[in-house]
Amino acid sequence: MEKQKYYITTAIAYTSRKPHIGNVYDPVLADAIARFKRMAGFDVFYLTGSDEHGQKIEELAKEAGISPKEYVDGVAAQIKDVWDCMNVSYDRFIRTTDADHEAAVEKIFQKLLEKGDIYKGEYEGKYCVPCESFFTASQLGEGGVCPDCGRPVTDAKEEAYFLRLSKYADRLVQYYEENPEFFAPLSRKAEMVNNFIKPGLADLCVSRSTFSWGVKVKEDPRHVIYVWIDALSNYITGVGFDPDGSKPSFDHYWPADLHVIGKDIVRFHTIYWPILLMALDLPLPKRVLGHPWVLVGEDKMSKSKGNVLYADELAEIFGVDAVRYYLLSEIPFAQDGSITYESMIAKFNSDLANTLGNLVSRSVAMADKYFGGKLSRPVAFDDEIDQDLIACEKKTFETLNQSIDNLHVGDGVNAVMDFAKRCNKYIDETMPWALAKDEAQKARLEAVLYNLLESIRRIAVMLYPFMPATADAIHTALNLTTGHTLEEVTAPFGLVEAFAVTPCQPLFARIDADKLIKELTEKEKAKKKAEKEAKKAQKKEEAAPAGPCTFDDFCKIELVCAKVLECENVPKSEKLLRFRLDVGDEERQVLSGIAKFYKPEELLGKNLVLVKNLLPRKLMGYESHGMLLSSEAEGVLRVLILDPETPAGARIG
RNA sequence: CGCGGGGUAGAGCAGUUGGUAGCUCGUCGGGCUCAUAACCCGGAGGUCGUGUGGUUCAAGUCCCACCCCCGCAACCA
Repeated sequence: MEKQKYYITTAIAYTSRKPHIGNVYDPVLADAIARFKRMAGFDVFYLTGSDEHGQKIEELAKEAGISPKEYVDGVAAQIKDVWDCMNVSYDRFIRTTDADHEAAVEKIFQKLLEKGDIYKGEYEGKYCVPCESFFTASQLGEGGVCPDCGRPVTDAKEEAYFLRLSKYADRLVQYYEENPEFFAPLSRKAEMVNNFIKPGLADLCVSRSTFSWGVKVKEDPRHVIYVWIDALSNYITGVGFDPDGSKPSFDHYWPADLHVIGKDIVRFHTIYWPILLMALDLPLPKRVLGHPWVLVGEDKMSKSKGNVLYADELAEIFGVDAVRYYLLSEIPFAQDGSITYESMIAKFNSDLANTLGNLVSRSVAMADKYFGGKLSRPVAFDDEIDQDLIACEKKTFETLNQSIDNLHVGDGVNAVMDFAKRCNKYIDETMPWALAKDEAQKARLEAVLYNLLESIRRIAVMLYPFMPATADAIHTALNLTTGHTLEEVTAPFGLVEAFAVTPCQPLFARIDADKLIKELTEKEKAKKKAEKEAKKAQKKEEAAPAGPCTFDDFCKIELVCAKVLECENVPKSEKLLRFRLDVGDEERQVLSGIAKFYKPEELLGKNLVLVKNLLPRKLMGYESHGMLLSSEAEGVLRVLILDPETPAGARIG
């Protein structure tokens, strides 16, 4: 019998920088589903990869002083490493710079152009000349200026290619209606229909000519094919699509059974992508799962906030499976989830160490202690307590199966963990240590321990899609080499004839939360400090070799005498003093980092040297308009104090 | 009146077609000793954002009004 196919994809990761824990959610979620489907006997193809074209990449490469290709090679390798580190079992890691992909995208564009679904038109918008970029009205900054440089924009037109969306709008809506499963969660449908389809679909501009890093339009190489056409096409090129004749694998796997993506790009996958496919006369994907985001605490991760968590760093502390487990069990289906070191530790200790790890540990230890690790299958499972346990296990699998079906992956993992709890309870109900004291109960004791190990084995099988390494570790502890097919849990309870186990290391050692948090914050502090110092050193280095300074250059610096009117410490700051200065024609607020060396009152009324025309800067929430000069020797700062007779505002030169 | 999501115990969430308010963590008390100071049982804790609102025999659940939070608005998973 031929296996049923299951084609699953993730969003391809943008190669702008190293992926963080949120980026990893997507492939991990898809991985759990892919692994489950494989266990269920499906012929699974799991596609993931990286999106490598676009203006941003071009810019980043330029900044780094390397070619775009060199740049994306570096980041794509990083992405792949992180995916591999997280044990993501993809069948292909596609890069949009792969030759087969680029060739196919070029042809796809060409084909649609010939068909008339893509046409050449004019793009009208606001244009910033210095930045050479177009913006839509909504992108503009306050007052209608360029969001990048703040300068005014002009109306401009540019030749561009467009995809006819309106032509397919009705068919798209019809598809939505006929396939209620297409959207997961369903709420995303209303979002799309209300926001984009109801107002009317404007044709989509699918080319750019302001940068060149991308797939060029064949007959018009000034134009680069819009990144989304390029990126979305990976789902078909990844399995061998070619407008001139696809590989058999394409006909076999397409249409995709599931696209796993983040909620922010649902629009691209449920509107543009289906339309693109319709234009190509290809069947549409069956489902699109738009998952929520992983926040750090309450905030979105961002570099500027400094709250970015990386999967590989977390894995180093907690282990890969713990990170996978957290993502899969703790992130809700339709709402943004949250991760912090604290919540990660809590989950690790309560679920992995206490419930699961300890269950395995105590069960194996008893099997070893009372029977030298050797247990045979009991003749019957008719004890009431046993039957309840077995029924519970059966229910667990049903829940798991259903959860994967309706994509509530978290419910599935949690069901398995609930069963582990049930097993802990079983130990209390049966009290093996009490049975062990009575020789007459030996058979019962053996049955109880067998039931436990058989339950644990089933837990391991069910856990495999979520925590593959842990599942394997449990099998190893049970001296088994199986564990990768669902038949091993759909078979009646009591599949294994006899166990022969040996005591094992704890699967998850409990974490001392306070200690770890302390270590982490100290590490973080040290890291920040090092970064700061490196930056400072670099700045100094840049500033130092200025060479001889012309008189004209010197004259650019406006030094004046400033009389201190007020001086006080800046709250919460070790170094800063806040001054109000009389500089002759005006009064100014200036901050200076000399609090360690002077008491505010010492400087009151003194005449100091101020760099008057320095650009203002914000320090600890205060604007500083200028800089006070001081000498530095052996780390001690001494401000330059002028003759008391010097009038405020007097030019120094 | 842009669109969408959310507001349920200290925290994080579930609550399917309306029928006695649940789960996990934490907390308090008890039990047990096989195990990773773990495990098991029990208690306390909620006027389910607000409304003397509406429908109903019955509303967290449907309808209405209002308040607050968050996301999106054509290259952020």
